[in-house]
Amino acid sequence: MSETSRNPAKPAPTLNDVAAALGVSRTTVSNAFNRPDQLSTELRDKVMEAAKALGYPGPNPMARMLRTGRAEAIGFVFEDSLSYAFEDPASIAFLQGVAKVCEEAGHSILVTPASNPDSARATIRAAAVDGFIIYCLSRDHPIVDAVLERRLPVVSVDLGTIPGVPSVGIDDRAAAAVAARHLLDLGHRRFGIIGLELRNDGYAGPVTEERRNDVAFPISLKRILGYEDSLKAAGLPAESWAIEECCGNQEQSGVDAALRLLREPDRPTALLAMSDRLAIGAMKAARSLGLSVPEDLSIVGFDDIPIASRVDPGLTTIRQPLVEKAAAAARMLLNTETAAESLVLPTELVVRGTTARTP
Amino acid sequence: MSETSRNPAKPAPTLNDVAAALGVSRTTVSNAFNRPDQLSTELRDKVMEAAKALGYPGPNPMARMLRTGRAEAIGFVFEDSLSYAFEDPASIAFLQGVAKVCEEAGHSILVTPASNPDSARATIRAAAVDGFIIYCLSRDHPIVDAVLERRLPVVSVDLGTIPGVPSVGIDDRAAAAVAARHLLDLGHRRFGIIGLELRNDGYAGPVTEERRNDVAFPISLKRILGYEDSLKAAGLPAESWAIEECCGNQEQSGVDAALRLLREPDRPTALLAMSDRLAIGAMKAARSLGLSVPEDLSIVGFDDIPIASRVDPGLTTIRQPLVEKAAAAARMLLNTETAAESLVLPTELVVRGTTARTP
DNA sequence: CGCTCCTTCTGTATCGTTCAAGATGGAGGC
DNA sequence: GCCTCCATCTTGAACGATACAGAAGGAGCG
Repeated sequence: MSETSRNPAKPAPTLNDVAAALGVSRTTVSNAFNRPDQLSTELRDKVMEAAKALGYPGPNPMARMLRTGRAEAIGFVFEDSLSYAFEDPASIAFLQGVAKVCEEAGHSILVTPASNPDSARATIRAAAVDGFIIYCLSRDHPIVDAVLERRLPVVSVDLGTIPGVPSVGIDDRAAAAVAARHLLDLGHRRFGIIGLELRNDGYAGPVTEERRNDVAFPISLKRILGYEDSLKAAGLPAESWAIEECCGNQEQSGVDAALRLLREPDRPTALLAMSDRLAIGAMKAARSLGLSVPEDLSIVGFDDIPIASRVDPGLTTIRQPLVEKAAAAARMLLNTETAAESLVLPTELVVRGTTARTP
Repeated sequence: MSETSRNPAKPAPTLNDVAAALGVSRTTVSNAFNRPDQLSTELRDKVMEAAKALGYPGPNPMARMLRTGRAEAIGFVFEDSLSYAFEDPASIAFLQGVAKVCEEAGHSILVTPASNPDSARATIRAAAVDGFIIYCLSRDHPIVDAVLERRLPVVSVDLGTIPGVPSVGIDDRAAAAVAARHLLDLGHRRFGIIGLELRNDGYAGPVTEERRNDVAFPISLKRILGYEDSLKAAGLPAESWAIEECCGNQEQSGVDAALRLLREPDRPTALLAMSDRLAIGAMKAARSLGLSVPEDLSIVGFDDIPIASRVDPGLTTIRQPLVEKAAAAARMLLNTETAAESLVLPTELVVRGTTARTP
């Protein structure tokens, strides 16, 4: 770590040094910084002046935190690698929501890396925060336990229910059902489902019975069930839809899954994607096969990330309030009073250009 | 802050409590957590078991930080509001770069809110970090001083040179000159420049002589000078270009500035925008005036944010290595050895679809 | 004048850990 | 049998601040 201070050898002066230089007590110097109303203006000015002259860097945050027990920061724990957190539009929107609330409350956000499960535990142990927001899909992920061990206030998002942990989420099953119903209403009868991963094992391919029975990411399954609720309610036989699981919420995963679905004999006329990124990948795949959207193929996404309205044609999707979800989670963490156990936010079908009547 | 622990009244057990329960010393428990090789496996297991039984949340990070003097975290200080940091593609790319390096080093990122100058100073004072990255455009911004007062290692980005503070940036003037030269080579002779703000005073409109002489954001001026270097070198008279200043790097600002420029008599055939967001706004403006890009109007952006290649037509722009800039800054902060004083990264003209020969 | 009250400042205890140095006890070598 | 050495564990002292209770001194008031 490169050193910026004037004299790297000498340790930085402390509150004590400033107090001694001025012949006042530690407490007075502390008050000068933190409680200006507790001492006369002249003395305060003298203290600040002496502090500046000595190069006092201000009350040491670590010591202050130890004494007060508060860190004035909340931890953001993300399941995947940090650089992915800053790449995926949905998690960026989420951070934006957290930021909005933290900013009002004057709290910082500590973003902790969690890609490597071993070091993640150490990092979470070392995080000086007042509480955590876990933004994570898998209950079995080791970071969940690492966070719970800290015995700090926690709010989980999109993770289903953990006993004693308030959560924020949406009704994934109902939302997915709405997406499927929209396509049914447009006359579609053959469907492809492009699913987010059910388990974090790098698998990509058809969803087998076995995978449905051992699920690590509950929301993926909930959305499958939601889609199927509508399809079954419409009286469609099981052969009318195929489900492809993607590994990772990348556009390319969507491309690959869509290609697998669209190359089947009797190809689907509509695709249900569990995220907008996957849906946009599917649009690409369709184009590469010479299919035009929505004339030859309808596509519905999920999330309504900002880019969904910018692609051409605009993506029909299920909007979930990404920013508001995060803001709600942050507020739950910061507010002592409200002991809300869990919060389910509304979703909404946004019809744009990628869905049309079946030909 | 909602309480998750089993017994909210009783304070969490400490290292001492675990030690007492087992009849061993504090240090032994500490070692069990931090230096497993310093004690026998059986004892370690017993300690961990007792810790779990007592509900010990692990070594208190604040106390540990105070003792060790290290926070294992670096602070990210952003000039604007936090929610803007998570909205602007350029700053998101930046965070991604910081995240990549921090992840490898096992450090967390503390994102501190700085919108309100008063509370920003308090937040920066309270930030438990080992160093700061200032991503900021204005040397006069109060947060710069607040950070410097902390006397921690600092790296500044895009901020020009502060004595004693290593910095990372690009050669803005040369990069802007390349953008202008590209348009000159295509035969353009009448230009509009859509500039980022020179001062943070909410002004939007023509850049006056007075504003050029009192600049808070040096890179905005450098880019103007770079554009003009090329225009003047081509022998163009001063009437050949107009400069509009935007307030804020929003698409809408680009729309507004472009409309002002394009409604002038003898309208420019080419626009030089200081960011891709402004450029994309300009594309919108052109469309709204019935001008087609690039047939009637050429546009060059700046940054090469991800969306630049997705708009239609693809945006010609100056690519600057946003992620790498951040990664370099983070590495400078984390590496003691390299006492690099400043780093200038390369830029590159990326020609896509928004520039063409003048009609 | 004596009492209370307020403002301003002081002293001591404590927050929970890690560090550096020291104690203990048994194994091994000569 | 004695010395050394290592692995294992303990002890006392910081780290740098804030909380809390209290002291000193002056003002206000009857």
